[in-house]
Amino acid sequence: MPKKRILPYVLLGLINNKGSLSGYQISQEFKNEVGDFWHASHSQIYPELARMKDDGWLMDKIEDTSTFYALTDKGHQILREWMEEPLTDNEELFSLKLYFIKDKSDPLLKVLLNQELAIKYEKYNYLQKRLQAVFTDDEKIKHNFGHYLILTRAIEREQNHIDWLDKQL
Amino acid sequence: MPKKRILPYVLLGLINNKGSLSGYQISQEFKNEVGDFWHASHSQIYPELARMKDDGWLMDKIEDTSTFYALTDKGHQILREWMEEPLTDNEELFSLKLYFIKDKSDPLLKVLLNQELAIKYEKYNYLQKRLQAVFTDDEKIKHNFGHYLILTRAIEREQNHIDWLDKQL
DNA sequence: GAAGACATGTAATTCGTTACATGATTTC
DNA sequence: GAAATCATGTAACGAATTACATGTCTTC
Repeated sequence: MPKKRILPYVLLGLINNKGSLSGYQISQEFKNEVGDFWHASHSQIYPELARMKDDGWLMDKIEDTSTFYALTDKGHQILREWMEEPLTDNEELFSLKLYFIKDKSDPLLKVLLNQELAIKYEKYNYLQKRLQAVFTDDEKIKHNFGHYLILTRAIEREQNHIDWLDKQL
Repeated sequence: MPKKRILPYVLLGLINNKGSLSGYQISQEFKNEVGDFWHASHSQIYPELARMKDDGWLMDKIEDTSTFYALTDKGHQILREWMEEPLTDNEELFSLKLYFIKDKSDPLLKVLLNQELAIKYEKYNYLQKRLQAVFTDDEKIKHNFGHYLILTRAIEREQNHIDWLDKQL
């Protein structure tokens, strides 16, 4: 199966957040806030918006020189389904979905944090096992010092992320 | 300018670490240790090795059914140059280069840690500025709670990384 | 009237993944 | 002798970046 695309859902989320957006405005969004964790060029955005309109996810209204897009009922449903889909081990997915949660009391927030926590726990355990399997004695550390550093760093990073998630929950 | 490819340097680094490797052995490596921070499929590896041999980075010796590759003088030089090239804001680059450092006393180790520290400092400051610019009052936090969470999380993450780098230096 | 932002589009290129193919050797 | 692993290769496809292209509107 081909890898699941993220861009269409990002566009749905962004348009949904603002009510309606033009292709140009979306490319501006990527230069600002959203740009910290996702990016797309205008040559990707415009054809994607057209495809999404074809598929009935979006409707457009042309005003002056700009074409504005808004979510159809189907678009809302697809966005909701994507938001509720279990997270995979993908750093960006967590950030993106979180970005689309506007309200602290949204029940999805807790779900997301718990999903991420489970993923991070698993990763933490995996890395710990890796460390024990690869670095059985000091000689091994001495002769693969860089590898030892990244592994221990990765573990500390997961630990820090888990602590933060715990704190939020 | 096109984005700098990483794969050829990863192959150089891996082959250099082991002295010589076949395409098949490299794809196995990606299933083990290196696989935690980089991956390539065999359909990428074989043509890339051939290209690198054409360019004089590698030489090959055929034994039984396998073709083993080793670095030429030029290959060593190119790998060294890449290792000494300043880091960019790219999580994987730091891990990869670290992986290729075998010995704790390698002077490149300190250079890498300092480069990464500078990048992380910059990112930390950038994110702090972003937080202050976007979330000027509690209302803003309340109505963009997800965004607020990721931003504060990202800042804490950079902080944790900086602490770790400081500890190592 | 020149420069820069607004606004949208397509074409060419590059890179990576998946799928298709083939043949040898080893192990149950 | 069937299945799994070793070992290498190419073709098809999808997605993203860069470049090419065009036209308006605003501001100095």
